[in-house]
Amino acid sequence: MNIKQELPWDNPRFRNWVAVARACHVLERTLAVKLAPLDLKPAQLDVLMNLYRHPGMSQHDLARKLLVGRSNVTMLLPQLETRGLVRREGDEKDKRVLRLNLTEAGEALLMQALKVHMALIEKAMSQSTPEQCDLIGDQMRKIYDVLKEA
Amino acid sequence: MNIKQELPWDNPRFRNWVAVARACHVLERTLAVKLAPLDLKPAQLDVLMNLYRHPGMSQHDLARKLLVGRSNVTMLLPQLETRGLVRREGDEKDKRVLRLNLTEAGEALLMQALKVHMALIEKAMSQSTPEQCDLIGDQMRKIYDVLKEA
DNA sequence: ACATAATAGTTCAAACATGAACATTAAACA
DNA sequence: TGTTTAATGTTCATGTTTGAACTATTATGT
Repeated sequence: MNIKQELPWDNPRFRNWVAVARACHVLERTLAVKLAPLDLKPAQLDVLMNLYRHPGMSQHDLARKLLVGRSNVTMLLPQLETRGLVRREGDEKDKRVLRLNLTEAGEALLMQALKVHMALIEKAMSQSTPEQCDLIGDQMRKIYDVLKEA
Repeated sequence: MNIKQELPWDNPRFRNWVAVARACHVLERTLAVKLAPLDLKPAQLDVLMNLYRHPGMSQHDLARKLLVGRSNVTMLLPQLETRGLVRREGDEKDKRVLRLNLTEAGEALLMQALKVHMALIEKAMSQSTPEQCDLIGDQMRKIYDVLKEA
């Protein structure tokens, strides 16, 4: 029968979401380039950021924050630990969990990396008024909530 | 000296961008799950979408559209070609380039996948008014443009 | 025309993410 | 208590993405 459905490209929601995805993609890519001098990948920066904000968190919690599998965290951490950026020590009460903390060096490197990240985001979002920027953030948080329980 | 820079988490632009990245991540993840029954990955869907909109495009152009390396396209296409979804034929005038086209089957599968994709985006963005949605799209296109030339 | 540059696509090794299966430890509960 | 169930982290095999080196073809410049 070949009943033509409405093509997505005519749908504003679709087109606009594609724009979101593309912007995300290119910003992530640019960030990777700008972080290269610090020998840090975006994924590693995400780890450092989360440990700074949530000292002593477990690997499991970290994985959930990063929207990533536990095994991924297991693979990610030894690199940072070897470089002396992260400290990993067993919890006393629950011998299953490992508590994660930034070292001095880790915090120092994080501050360096945050300057880079911050500058990039400033540049990207400098076109938006504060109100527009907040609106975007609010909508995105709603999207996250809607999809999280799905 | 330890002069504390303004922490990014106090900066609206930073917090709001983090929300964008998280929403993107979770939507991509959800899409992968919903596409699994069609035996299609998000990256493959991106290929089909681009070939539908730009029939006869070259692998190089496709790579640029996808914001991805050329070698990635080289690795991606044979899977789709073997499944009979994509046709690849050499250009007559320039023997270097391969022209890409969807087959009937490719187009049919694309339509299936688009329903899934469309439904997901509708669900995600159903919280936004058309005006908010357009504003988001406009801002994101600006971000893309700003970062593209950097 | 000839040498040089640039372009399209491929190959390959390395980095990365993922999910399933596993070991260890803790919690629930009978 | 003793058994079952759940949670944490690791291992491993698989599939993906990447960038550098390579081949083949076309454009450029002298």
